[in-house]
Amino acid sequence: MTGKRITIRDVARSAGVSYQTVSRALNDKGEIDVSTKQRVLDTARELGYRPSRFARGLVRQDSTSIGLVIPNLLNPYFTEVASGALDAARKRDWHVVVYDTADDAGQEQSTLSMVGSQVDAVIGYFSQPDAVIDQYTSGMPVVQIGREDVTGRFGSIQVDGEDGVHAAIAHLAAGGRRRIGMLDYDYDEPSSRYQWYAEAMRERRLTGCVMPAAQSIEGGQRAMAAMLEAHPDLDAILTYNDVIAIGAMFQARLLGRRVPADMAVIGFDGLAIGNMVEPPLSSVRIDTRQVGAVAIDQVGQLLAGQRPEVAVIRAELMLRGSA
Amino acid sequence: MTGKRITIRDVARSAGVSYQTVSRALNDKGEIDVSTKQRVLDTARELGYRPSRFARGLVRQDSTSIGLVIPNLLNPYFTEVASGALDAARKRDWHVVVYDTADDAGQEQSTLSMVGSQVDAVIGYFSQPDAVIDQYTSGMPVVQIGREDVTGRFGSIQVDGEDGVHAAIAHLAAGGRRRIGMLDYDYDEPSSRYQWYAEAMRERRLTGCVMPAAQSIEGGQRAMAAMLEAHPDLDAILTYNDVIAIGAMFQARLLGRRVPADMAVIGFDGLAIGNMVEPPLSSVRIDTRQVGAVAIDQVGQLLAGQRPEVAVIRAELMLRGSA
DNA sequence: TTGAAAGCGATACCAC
DNA sequence: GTGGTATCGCTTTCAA
Repeated sequence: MTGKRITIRDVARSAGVSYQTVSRALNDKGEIDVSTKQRVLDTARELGYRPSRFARGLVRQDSTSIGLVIPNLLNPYFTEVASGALDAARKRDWHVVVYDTADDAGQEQSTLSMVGSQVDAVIGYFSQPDAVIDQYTSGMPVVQIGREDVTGRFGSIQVDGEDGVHAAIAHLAAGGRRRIGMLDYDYDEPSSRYQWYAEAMRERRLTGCVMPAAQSIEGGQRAMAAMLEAHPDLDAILTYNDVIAIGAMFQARLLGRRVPADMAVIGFDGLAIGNMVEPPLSSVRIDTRQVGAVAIDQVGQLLAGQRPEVAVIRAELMLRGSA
Repeated sequence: MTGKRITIRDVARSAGVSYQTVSRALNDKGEIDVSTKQRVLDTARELGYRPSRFARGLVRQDSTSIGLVIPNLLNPYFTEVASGALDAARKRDWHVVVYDTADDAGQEQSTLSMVGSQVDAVIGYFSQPDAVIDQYTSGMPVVQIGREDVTGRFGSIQVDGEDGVHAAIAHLAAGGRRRIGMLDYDYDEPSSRYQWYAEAMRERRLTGCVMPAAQSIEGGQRAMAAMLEAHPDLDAILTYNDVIAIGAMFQARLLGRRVPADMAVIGFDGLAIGNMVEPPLSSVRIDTRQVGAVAIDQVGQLLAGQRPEVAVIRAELMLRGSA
């Protein structure tokens, strides 16, 4: 691709020394004549020599790198998680190779197929069945985040928002909200976030209503529009995540609702961007950077030969201004 | 670290074949008996065998990976650039190793020192002097983004917002704004974005005023508060970037200004989050994902042996609602 | 179909 | 100080 590779031997030949000497010069070992070293370094530079990271890695058995597979880096939730993971990885001197699958199953597959040969372990949000993932990553440590059904093969990080959602509903009810809806995600089955909502509503003998939403601002807008069309008396809304909530809030205001006076909005995730909107978004908050950090920890354990386990991160109600 | 490594020979011994046969089985080559293959695959799995990516990479001289060094992944500007880079890299089947230096010079140095042995080229936002970067990356292709003074050693991507800023000032002036200020960044020297602003103001014989701001929402808030304290008659503000603008807009409203009626706000970058705030943020827009894509292109050229060049991305005024 | 042997590019432990 | 040699783990001819 980039022409013929310049090896350590080329440098040696050109500098008139053996290639072991070149290695010494390059790695700043002691036992070498200063002038020889300089000469070698100079010729190496002239020739544009660059050591092969593979050859080097082969002999020095250190250096760990982790693949981080994310559906969409532009979604701030994933960015926050990634940020936490990068931070935790740095502390261990690990390298993180990031892949954005653009919410696309095909790209997820192709990523899976190429990631295996590049990294020592994988962390990711996957939509493929476990069997498929296992097939592509055979033997390699894998940590899945946010997947709700867990097999024993992979490390796993779950979010437990049950108490947080109950607290959210309690808060809304205490504020006199009568008609509390939910914008869930738009997959085949209802999310566990919806389950928590449904149960909390049931406990309080409230009737809810739900609408699926694509996970984007626009998705939230559309879903909110549909929701208000179906239920004009809605006075509070809980959403699958903050991105949807922001869209929903925006749409509610477009349709003449004041937030929070006419319409209370509570998201899920507790992202930093929730502070940028007006009013600041209340949310069931996940410690997103912690999620990334715990994922790295789990990888560390798997790499050390321990068996996969499930970590649970609790999410808690955080009130800002929208409810 | 993780105990003794299981090699291809271990698998071979255990399966009662030569190690070349194991290789065949693993790589799905044709010339092998189906039952043998299955047996090998099974024992490999049992033993928990995982091929060494280094040994494999050494032999198959393909696979390129790029280091992407970013000051702060939580800043949406960098996220957008990263997203563009990841996308472009995927099209070439390149791997991207991402490093977040947390706006910290020390972390930038340590990143620089570890990145060299892991990747084939580097893209990044650096604050270190070119000489330092050169030292750590000797010989390796490097593309710098956004650095304003350019040496010949590195590829470079510049943003040209001159016309965009002039258009912004023109727009504000046409709207009857009299007192147009700027919130610049808070480094030693004024940014070129400020220069463009100053020149545009001069051309129109308008007197401006400037205030430094830290690159965060809070930084924008503080700077806007200080600015309004010093110049209560301000009726428009241009900012170094969108993040600052969002903070500034928020603060302006806290201090009783209506946006855009009393105070027009124009940011710089044109980030997607500008659409989430109320009113949507007008901005001098950079095609951020394009920046990432062009960086990858430049790396491609450097890797192919071409000499470094400077790419210029033009930024243009994009009106949304805040001005 | 399978096994033997030759590298890939670099490091490390020896002698010299 | 410097060079020889083994070695890292794997893929790929080339014989058998």
